[in-house]
Amino acid sequence: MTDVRDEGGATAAASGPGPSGKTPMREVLIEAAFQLFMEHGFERTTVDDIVARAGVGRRSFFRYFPSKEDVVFPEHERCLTEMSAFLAASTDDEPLDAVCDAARLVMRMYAANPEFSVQRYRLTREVPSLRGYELSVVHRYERTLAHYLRQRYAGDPNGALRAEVQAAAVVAAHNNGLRAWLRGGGHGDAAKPVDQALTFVRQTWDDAGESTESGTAPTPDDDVIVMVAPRGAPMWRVVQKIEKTLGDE
Amino acid sequence: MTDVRDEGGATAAASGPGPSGKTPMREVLIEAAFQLFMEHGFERTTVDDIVARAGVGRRSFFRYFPSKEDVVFPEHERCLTEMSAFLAASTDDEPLDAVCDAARLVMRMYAANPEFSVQRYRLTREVPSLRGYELSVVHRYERTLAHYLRQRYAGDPNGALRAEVQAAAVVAAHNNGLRAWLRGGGHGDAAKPVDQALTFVRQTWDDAGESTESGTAPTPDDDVIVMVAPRGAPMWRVVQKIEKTLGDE
DNA sequence: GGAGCCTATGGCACTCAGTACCCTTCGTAA
DNA sequence: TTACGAAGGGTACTGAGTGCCATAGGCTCC
Repeated sequence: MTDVRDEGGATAAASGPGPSGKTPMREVLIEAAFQLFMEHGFERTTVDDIVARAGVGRRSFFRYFPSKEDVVFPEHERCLTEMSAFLAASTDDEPLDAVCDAARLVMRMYAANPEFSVQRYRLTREVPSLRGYELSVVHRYERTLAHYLRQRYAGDPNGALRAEVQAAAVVAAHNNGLRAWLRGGGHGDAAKPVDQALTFVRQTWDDAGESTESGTAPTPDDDVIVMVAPRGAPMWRVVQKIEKTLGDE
Repeated sequence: MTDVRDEGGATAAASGPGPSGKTPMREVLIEAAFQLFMEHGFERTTVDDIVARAGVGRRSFFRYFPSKEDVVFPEHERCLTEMSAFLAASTDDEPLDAVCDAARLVMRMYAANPEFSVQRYRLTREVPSLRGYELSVVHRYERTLAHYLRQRYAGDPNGALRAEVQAAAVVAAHNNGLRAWLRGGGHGDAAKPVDQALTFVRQTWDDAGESTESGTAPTPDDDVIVMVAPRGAPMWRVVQKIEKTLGDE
């Protein structure tokens, strides 16, 4: 039962002990909780165990974390706020680019603390209640992205639907890239797989017809394009070529 | 405290009292629970209240439902099984069509009991723990679709990623259509908004380049196509025209 | 027809998360 | 010095979920 207060080296998060020297109770609790979760697992660790190790009162735990699950995801609340702010300030021409960049904020939060992120990843995979919690967090990110897209697509027929689908696609792609990085133990650059995955999404809608509606510049109606391509060429090459032709003029 | 056992008219689900005449306890519990949820709300109804109204022992509740939330989603387990079976038996050429059809199974389950579905929808919107439960159910559908797609795309570079993104897109679209129907009070045909939403997803990947990889039949390399289109035409029209040209021969 | 058995149900006691309420302490401003 | 507000502690309670055992009803096998 080592009292963990005022110890350094918190696995937990960025904000360590301030210049005052005293570690804030929030950090103390996160540190104690993760020690115990690693030793005995999430479910076999009670809140009483955590506060005992942290050397604080039980009631204090629930002052800092509304539930036992919250202590595992200490930075998501801040990250959600950042994402909202980022999108509100976004001046990106292409809505999809803006939400891809917004998704990268989450990736960077994970990448800022690889060891912590990987520990949490492993924990989350095997504890149902943590999975559930994570789903709700992911859902809030998705709602934030969808809300932004809905505003940007306001007026479009199917705008709300496109917003939902693109938000879901971006989140799925981001998570796919992020999980690849986490499965690999958090070594290397998290941005790489995530960028790759997001590029895939971008290309999907670049290639798709509707991108012309808000993407490439409109061209006069009475004009025509003539396109010649090898018959075996995959459709995306054909589209690429058309788009290039249009862009060149 | 009316005992609800052996009463008819369960709002709940399909399988009413069998030929034996005795309503199965599962149905009795669902009926009692929904009565109370409608009267006092989900959170202010305890499991003790439910079993009291159902006239059964408290322990029996947890034999039929692993948690209080489960009683609100009594048919999802069966529907998930059906979805897996459907996909396993699917012989669809186009993987995306198969998962769209699989998603429609869920819509039909909702549509089979409009009143019950709308009640649940309203309940779920305002109770956080039910929201969380619903997210986990939706996630399981998404995993099922993604699993199928991953197998179908095995070997493709980016196959796993495409599977994730498409599964997420299909689920988002399906839910968008379904929610529109639920918001409208469950009147009219649920299939209509869902089909419309799923068509949107289909078109996204029809228009996108990659559909050629597994979609249209390959054509000889040394041949060419010549395509003429009005310049102002949206890209998906252009692609549609190309595909039509290819298909005609 | 009774012994053995299996399944469905009830009852009880327990753990643990989360909450309401109230108390103490300490630093600070008036 | 007093007043006050923020931070933390303590206690008792509610309610979900679990483990264990007892009971009842129906079944088969002898």
